[in-house]
Amino acid sequence: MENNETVSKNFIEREIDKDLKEGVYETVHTRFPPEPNGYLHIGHAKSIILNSGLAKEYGGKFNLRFDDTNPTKEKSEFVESIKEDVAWLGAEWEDRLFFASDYFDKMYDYAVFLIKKGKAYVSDLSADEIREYRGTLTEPGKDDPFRERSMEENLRMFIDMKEGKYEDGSHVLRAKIDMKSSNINMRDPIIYRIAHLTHQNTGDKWCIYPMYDFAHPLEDAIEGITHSICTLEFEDHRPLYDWVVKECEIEMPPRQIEFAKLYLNNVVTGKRYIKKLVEDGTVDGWDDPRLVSIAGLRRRGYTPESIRRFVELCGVSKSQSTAEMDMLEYCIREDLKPKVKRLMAVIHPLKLIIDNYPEGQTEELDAVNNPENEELGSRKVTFSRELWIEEEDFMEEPPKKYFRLFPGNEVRLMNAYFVKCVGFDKDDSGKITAVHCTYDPLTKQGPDFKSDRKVKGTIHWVNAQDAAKVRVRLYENIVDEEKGVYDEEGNVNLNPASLTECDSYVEKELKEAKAFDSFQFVRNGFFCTDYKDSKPGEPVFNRIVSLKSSFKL
RNA sequence: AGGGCUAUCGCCAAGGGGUAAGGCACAGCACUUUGACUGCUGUAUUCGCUGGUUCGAAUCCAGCUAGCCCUGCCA
Repeated sequence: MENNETVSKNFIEREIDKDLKEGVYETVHTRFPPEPNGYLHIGHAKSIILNSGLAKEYGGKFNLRFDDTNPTKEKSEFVESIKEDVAWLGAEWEDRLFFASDYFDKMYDYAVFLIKKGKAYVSDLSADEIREYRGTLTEPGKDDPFRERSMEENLRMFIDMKEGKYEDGSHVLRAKIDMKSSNINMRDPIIYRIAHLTHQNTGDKWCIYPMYDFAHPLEDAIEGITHSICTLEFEDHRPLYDWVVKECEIEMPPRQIEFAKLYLNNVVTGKRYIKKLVEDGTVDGWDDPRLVSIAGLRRRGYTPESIRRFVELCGVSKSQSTAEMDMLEYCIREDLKPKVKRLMAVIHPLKLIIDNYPEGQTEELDAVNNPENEELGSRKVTFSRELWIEEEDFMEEPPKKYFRLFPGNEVRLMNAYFVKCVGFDKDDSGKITAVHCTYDPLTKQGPDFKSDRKVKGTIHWVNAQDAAKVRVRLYENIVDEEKGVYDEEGNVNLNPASLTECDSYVEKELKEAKAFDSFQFVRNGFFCTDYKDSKPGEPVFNRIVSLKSSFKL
């Protein structure tokens, strides 16, 4: 039961095995390096779980590092949310929380080292000129006119850059590689730019900042990272990554390995698209449960375990792939199934009146909380003459194979009695307002209940008198299959998930539900109390995922 | 004058010369105090295409095709 799954290693694990075997590295040290410019989403979860998982698997270490080399985009407010999300997912960085900006001094020294080696030079070209000199995808670039400046002058000018003697954009430090390279990243990439800005971590200490391509390999090297795992779009940057560690003469150079990002079918995942939904008020915020941000998934009721399982199930490869929501939903169902109570809740209520049950009488019935998990114990449910049942559990004129309630039919009330439908009430508009039935006192349900009379249907209910009235939010992930999530221009076309709210009734004990409590509601799926809106006695439930239903009207 | 990467079932994904794992989804049957769950069964004569090498090719070679990424002083 446990071992029916793939045990084969993914390609990164195979590369690591090879490195270990060949003695390239003795340990495995990974990192998750987010830029603090937004909230984390399901795509980041893959990177977090992959990186921290690899470290754990190989008995190595995992670092959390904020890649804050560009003060124009980064805000400290994102640092806390990222830390929270990474921790929630179960990735342990222990005491290894770093900021790229903590290494600015060392990076500066490396830049000076490269200048002295004749491998970097200061250019006076403007941004536009640099672009022109760079050439295009099909034409080689031209050498920068300042490429052959003397080492002494380069050094003096770089120091002047650092001292703040130049204006933003007037000078840059470039690596001297090859302007004719077929790889544009190698055409003398800029490695330092001037920006007179206050940095969220270093304040006003610096007015020059290293570029990603220069900074990242050094950050990895400084932290002793062995395997720098990133996404596919950085493949073209690997030669530059390798150039930096080589020219900086790093003793034990880290190795970059790229994998494919995780996309979800029919779901808005892009950071800038989510940002737009947040800004135009389509959703409440970054933690809106309709979003696949980590915070949104958490608020919706997804567990860290389910997300980890999902990432495992998706696997790791280099082929661009989009997973289906079905798989994510399968994971949360599997995770919650054995560990939450299964209770009764009526989402769309319809009154059921038991004509032959004495008015004013009540009784307490036993109900097992989760038949698959005895530790969850049992509870008492109150039964009386008037109950709420699900609207869809009664039909005046049933189609074939419908075996719930309809005139003349008998069903089982879960944990209670058999009831037989004897009639129903309609209002002037023809809407059914109540269903009448009679119960059979001899059919009281219990573990030992036996009867020659079989009923095909079982329906759930809650006692009308003391049920807790709650707000239930139902999410449907399905957007428009035809149009998809994005239009031709790449704008968000539709809501990431549709949402409907309804007044529902749940068992009375759920009045006391606390934030993040999850339950399985019989036939209605898994629900989680929403921490933002729920108060004791006045809960709001988010439907995490619905159960599969094979009866369709 | 471009470069890099990818291509195995509807969706993920193993497999790296010996005759197509697994999961999700789907379908059928059985079971059932959730039409759920669970159990069983079924689902690629075929691995983007075309040639070649070989007793044997998804795996090796050649040539095509399609998709993704790259011309930020973003990461």
